[in-house]
Amino acid sequence: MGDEVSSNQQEPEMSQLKPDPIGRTALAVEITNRLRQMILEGVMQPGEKINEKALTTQFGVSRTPLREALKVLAAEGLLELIPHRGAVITRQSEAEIAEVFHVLAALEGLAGELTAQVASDAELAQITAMTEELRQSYAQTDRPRYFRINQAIHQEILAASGNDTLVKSHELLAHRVQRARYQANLTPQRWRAAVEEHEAIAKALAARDAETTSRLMRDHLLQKLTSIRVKS
Amino acid sequence: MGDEVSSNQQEPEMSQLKPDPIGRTALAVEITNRLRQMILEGVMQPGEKINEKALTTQFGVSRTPLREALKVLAAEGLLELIPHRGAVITRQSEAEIAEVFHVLAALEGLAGELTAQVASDAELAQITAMTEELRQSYAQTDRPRYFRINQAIHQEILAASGNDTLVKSHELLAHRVQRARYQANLTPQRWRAAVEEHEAIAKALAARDAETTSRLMRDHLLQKLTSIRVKS
DNA sequence: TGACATAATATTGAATTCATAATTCACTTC
DNA sequence: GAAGTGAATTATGAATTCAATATTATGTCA
Repeated sequence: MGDEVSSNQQEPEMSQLKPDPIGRTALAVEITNRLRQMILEGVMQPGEKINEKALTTQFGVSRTPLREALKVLAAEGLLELIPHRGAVITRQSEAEIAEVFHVLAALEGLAGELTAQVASDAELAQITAMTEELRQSYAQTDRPRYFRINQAIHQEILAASGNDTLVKSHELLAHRVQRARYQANLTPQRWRAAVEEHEAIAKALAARDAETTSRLMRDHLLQKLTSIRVKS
Repeated sequence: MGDEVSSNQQEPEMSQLKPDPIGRTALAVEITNRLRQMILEGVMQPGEKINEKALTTQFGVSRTPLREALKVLAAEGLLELIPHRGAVITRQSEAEIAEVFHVLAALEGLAGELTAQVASDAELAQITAMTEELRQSYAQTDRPRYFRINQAIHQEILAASGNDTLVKSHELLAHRVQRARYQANLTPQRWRAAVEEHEAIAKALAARDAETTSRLMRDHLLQKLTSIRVKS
């Protein structure tokens, strides 16, 4: 029964990257993405209760796809679904944020290790170039650009690891602390240290020193956590 | 607007552990769990297409909660949703399984590290006791019991880490390879080695040697991967 | 005046219905 | 006889409807 499904679906190299050829995205996933974005951008505050009806009118859809989206976001940990009482944006305690950062540190540590081992020379060169950009944006005190490049570097290292599961797992958790991440106060000392850490990472990567890269990335993340902690 | 919602909701210590007192579980989550179990137990084979109508009659529910369940399982990575063409059980290639194991190894490594640092003496004693049980089940060639205890030990170490985010992240990924894990052929050599690895882990934990525990758990997982690879 | 009980309202949970896209099958044509 | 086209069928996507639970409002009694 499942056989014919198996047989007519070959996977030579890169088979299905585009399951949806043109313009037809399901409403539910569209809503999921928009809602996620709204939560991450802080449009909807933690602890806030979600009113389904209000959102349906805002999005111009029915409750059915909206509720499907809520289920997905709850599975991602962005919402908490309470039976018969609706969904609330998960409020993150300091402790929970710390938990997430510890896991992220482990994941990025793995990413560093793998990337040092398997990334192409071109990818490593790209990371080095981006790190130089990072240094520039720091020198120019261009915080938005710094944030952008910083995030891009992390993503690049993740992607270069060649482990898509790792990328996805990281992404899921990174979402959860994105708000906190933006709010992190970047003191001059911390900013400078972060840049130096990035340069050390790029150097270790260029040398393909998996062990060191792993440790540096791990520590880099944990440092980021402490910089968040000291806020307020 | 979100303020009054925030203010009237205090979180002293353990506030809401039971959002649902008795007997009233939402249909959608019920279906999600049952479907997940079916997939993990191999009742539904990878690559198999899911027929919504058939499942609704089987479960005796309407399509609405079923579809919500499908969305959740897709978010967990157990299903793949193709627009207008339904859901198929994700087929896992060797490469994907390897990816998951690498991430699991990193997560369990972190768990070992944290547990060695923060677990109570009672928890560590419990792990040691369970490890002795594991040795017994090995000596008696009691595979089902071995599997059960093995899984329990891993869960216990995860739980003792005190990092719930880590537990949940691990759980999510562990689900994905549970099928492969059961199918792993436990050769006599591998079985013996696994028991010894577990004993080494218990020993390192008892000594509260975070560094060693972390490394051992990580390697233990990677060994498990190789034992799966050599099958067939 | 304040606390409790009860009714009214609003919101969520789930089933049904409608719309649209994909699959299947028969028929035509080469 | 095989391939391709078009209609019929089936399955999925989404809106609507119905039911059950929770929240709010109102009124009564102490």
